[in-house]
Amino acid sequence: MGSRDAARTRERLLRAAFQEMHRSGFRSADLNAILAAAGVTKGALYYHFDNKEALGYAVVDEIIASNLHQKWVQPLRNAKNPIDVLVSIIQSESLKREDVQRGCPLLNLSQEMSGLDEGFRRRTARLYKDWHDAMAEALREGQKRKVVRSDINANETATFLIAAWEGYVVLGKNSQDPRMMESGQRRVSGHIEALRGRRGLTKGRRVKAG
Amino acid sequence: MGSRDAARTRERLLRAAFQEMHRSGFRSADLNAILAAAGVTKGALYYHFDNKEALGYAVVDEIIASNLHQKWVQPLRNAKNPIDVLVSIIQSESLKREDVQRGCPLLNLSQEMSGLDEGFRRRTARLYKDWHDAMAEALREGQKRKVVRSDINANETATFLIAAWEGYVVLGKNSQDPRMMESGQRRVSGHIEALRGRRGLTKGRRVKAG
DNA sequence: GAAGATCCATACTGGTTGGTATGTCACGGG
DNA sequence: CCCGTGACATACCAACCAGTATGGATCTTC
Repeated sequence: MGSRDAARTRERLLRAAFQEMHRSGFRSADLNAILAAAGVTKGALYYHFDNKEALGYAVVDEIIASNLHQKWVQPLRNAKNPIDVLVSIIQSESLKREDVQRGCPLLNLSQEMSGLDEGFRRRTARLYKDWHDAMAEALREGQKRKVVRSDINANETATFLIAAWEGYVVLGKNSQDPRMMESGQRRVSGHIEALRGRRGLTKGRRVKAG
Repeated sequence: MGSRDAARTRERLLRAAFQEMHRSGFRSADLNAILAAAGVTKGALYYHFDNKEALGYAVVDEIIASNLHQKWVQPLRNAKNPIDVLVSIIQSESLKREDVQRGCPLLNLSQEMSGLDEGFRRRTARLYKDWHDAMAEALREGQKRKVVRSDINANETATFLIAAWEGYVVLGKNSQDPRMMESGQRRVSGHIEALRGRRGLTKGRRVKAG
């Protein structure tokens, strides 16, 4: 067959495993379903990964980490105005029912496994730290450039924004109502807008509603 | 044996099931482990419940709902000042590592099952609604008595407070660091304090740093 | 006090599922 | 041309675990 490419097979396995884990969680993720979705068989899986756990770890380290960095970390790196970037990311979140229902992959895995498996906990905690650090560093840079208020603690603010947003994601997943996510977008965006410094207030001023 | 009391046996099963589900989640909750913890055998379980799903539903409807009402709904009912009550509840949250690591039972179950089982989703959504309604109603009552600012939307504020708090619970469970919960307590309490109305500002004014 | 009805224990089954053992085929070097 | 290794496919296994079948002890009711 055309599949003489080991790296490609491994990638297909990771993608399929991510999808299945995103739907059913890690423990309920069926290896046979992953194999069917990837279009390979068990031999391929256990050639590339030692066991199911190793496959799950690789999904966190490669797929989920990549998504997180692409969506949050990189846009925040060297952003001229972190507030605009953050609001833009929040507003770009999908409101489709299927996406709302699935929730956040990082949160799902962290919530399911962090109490049961230290390997998963460490990996998800690492990603949360990357997320937090990217936001906090961007806020600190914004403070230097006077586009972010100087009287806020960048670390605690970053943690708060992540907590609030993830909280809305949790409620949205449960309610399966896109309006919940809209409410979250407005609220969290409002809190982000309230972080603007002197220089940030001159241009794009937004009207925040309660 | 001395256990001729069916209601007591059922209660023991529910308690044990709650503990096991709180630790491992519903799908990974081992019935034999639940039976061992309850001190009964399979005959007792399947006499009181049709199947594992029915046991899980009963845990939500009785144990988790009871805990929620006891902790949030009842204290907020006819509270003279909802802000004091809310801050008190938040501050009373346990910071012990084992409790932080387990997280919120309602959130755990909702997160695990709401995408897979409509019965669980409806039940957890109902509890979130009870939680929300209790807070929103208390805030509205507080607005009438001028102890809560009149320029805030009670419904959206209640949703925000739940989202933010649950977000910190998620981060705390993942980090397993009590300081994360302390940060959440300070932040969320600060947001609640900021809701005080004219009459609420005269007495017990609190100094909380952000 | 006998006959159900309630309440629970014990032994067993069947399906699911992660993991393994073995076979096979392409390919690249010698 | 051969042979060894990489890269899989196929068939099978064993354990776990929800659910069942059945039996028996206790309590109620007439």
